Amino acid sequence: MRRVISLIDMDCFYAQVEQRDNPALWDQPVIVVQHSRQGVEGGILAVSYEARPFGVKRGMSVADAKLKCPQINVCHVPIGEYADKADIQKYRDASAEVFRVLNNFDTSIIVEKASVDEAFLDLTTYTNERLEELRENGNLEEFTAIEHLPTTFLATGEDVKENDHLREQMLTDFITGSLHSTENILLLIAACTVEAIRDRIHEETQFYCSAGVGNNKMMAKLVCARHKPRQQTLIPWVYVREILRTTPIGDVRGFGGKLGNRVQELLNITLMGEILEIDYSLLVESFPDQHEYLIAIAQGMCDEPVRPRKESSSIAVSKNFPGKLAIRTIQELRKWLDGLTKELAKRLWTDQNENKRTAENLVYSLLTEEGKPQKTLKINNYHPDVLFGQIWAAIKVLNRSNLANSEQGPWTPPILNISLSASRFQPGIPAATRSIKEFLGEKKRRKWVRQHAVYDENDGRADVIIEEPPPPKTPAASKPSTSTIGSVEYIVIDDSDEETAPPPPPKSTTNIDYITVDGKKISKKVFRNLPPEIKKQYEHRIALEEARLLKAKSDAKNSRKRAGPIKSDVQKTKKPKPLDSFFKKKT
DNA sequence: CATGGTGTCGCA
DNA sequence: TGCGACAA
Repeated sequence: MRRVISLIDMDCFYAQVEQRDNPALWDQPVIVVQHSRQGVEGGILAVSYEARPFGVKRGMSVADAKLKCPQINVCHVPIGEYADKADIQKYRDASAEVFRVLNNFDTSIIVEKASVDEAFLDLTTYTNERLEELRENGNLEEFTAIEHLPTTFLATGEDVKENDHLREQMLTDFITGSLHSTENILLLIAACTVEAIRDRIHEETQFYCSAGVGNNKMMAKLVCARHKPRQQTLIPWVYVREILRTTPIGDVRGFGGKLGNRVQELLNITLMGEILEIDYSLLVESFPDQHEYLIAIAQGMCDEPVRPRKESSSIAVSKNFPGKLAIRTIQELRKWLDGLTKELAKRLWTDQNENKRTAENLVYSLLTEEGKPQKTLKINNYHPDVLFGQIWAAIKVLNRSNLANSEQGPWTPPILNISLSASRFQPGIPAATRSIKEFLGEKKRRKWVRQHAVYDENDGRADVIIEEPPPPKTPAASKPSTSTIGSVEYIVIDDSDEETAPPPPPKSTTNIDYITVDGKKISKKVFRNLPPEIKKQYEHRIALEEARLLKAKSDAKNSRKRAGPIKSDVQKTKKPKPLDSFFKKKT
């Protein structure tokens, strides 16, 4: 029996996230751009539907977008806390909201997170259950009334440019012709359910999405693109052949790259349906291992299952250094590696708490012109310094320059991309890790808070009750060394108390005329005068800096006022909190 | 010059 | 395990 599958696709998701953040942007042309390095804008990641009629496209430069659409609103992907790179966490968080809705809609629906803005649903069980109920006591109208399918289009092959009247016409025809087709009724129930799911998503997140409904992932995905935004498309099995007959090969999931190109070139065709007309022997000799697969796909058959998946199975950070920006010195490399490691560690930490799991492997890769050496390291501790130590120990030998020592000098060949990816998650939080976390994450954090608090950090939470934490003095070196990796004892991170703040202590700046970005001091005045779209990218850093300065000032004033630990519920000014300890950073 | 950051999967 | 392909 055929399955019932849907693909839900958030409409220009990043743009919607920005529009929700700033409601004045709703119904306005918006683009979301990513920066590539200090102040330099990268490509456009998302284009709101309002901007598309102007010809604004993904990948275009901001300048071109403005030429096409002068009134366009430009939003910027935030920058990472520890490395000067785009940080898409805010969109991941928004994504999580959407998936919470999907995962809670009905336990019979299998949800696969396909990307930050796409989900496959297996509605087979769910729709069959509904059908059972209907057979016992129901009226089918509940699912097949046209009012319950207000944004649904039928993909028949001639559905290209229909108006709403035609839409209803085709749909009602299909419904009336389907009353004795279990197959089609299931699809209709699914379409109706997906309408409800999309409504629910909008109610709970304010985000709009589109959807495709069909008998497998390929068709659901393919057809989803036919009616966007805020609409959905149903592809009944009878029309699959006709649709694929005229579908460009590159439009099919999995055929947008090299495979698709080879199919087109070797077979000299451009449409999916043409695969079925190719001489069988040519097909076999062109694709000895995949000819059966190709034929199946061309017939609209795809048995790839919807895999229930909520959390991602890897967590990665990466950064490109294209062309001239290639990394050519050890110092540069160490700096980037350090920043990226911190970004990764922060995310791993959050993931560990949220998902009660721990990554086992860390795969690094360094792209150069010569290749992309990749290696897997065992993770035994999430502390960024430890991770950095491990990675550095592993990669420093890759430097082919002979006039360098281990700390500085040139690096060859130039590095074009760094990527760090943690994977192989095991359920649970190992005791070693937990003790580290509590020890250094909590105890030190409290200490740090005590030292830095200007106002009540406690904020009513029981969290900051100061008590002498048990001193789980782990026996070990104060400096994690690579030689100890692998033993459980290595976990010791320097905790010789009193000075070390939690992992990457927010570097405090003494000079109030400068803010610090990536170790570089930049005059605040200069900053203020930067073009707004550039400045915007660093706003949060400025905010942090200013909070720091404010704190420093009032610290000086109040230093003697505060007798004991921070128990003052007095001055509960609502300022930005002092930088929360490393891994505690929220939002 | 140079989409990018990040994720999944399949193959040897 | 290392690597490439693919997504978009």
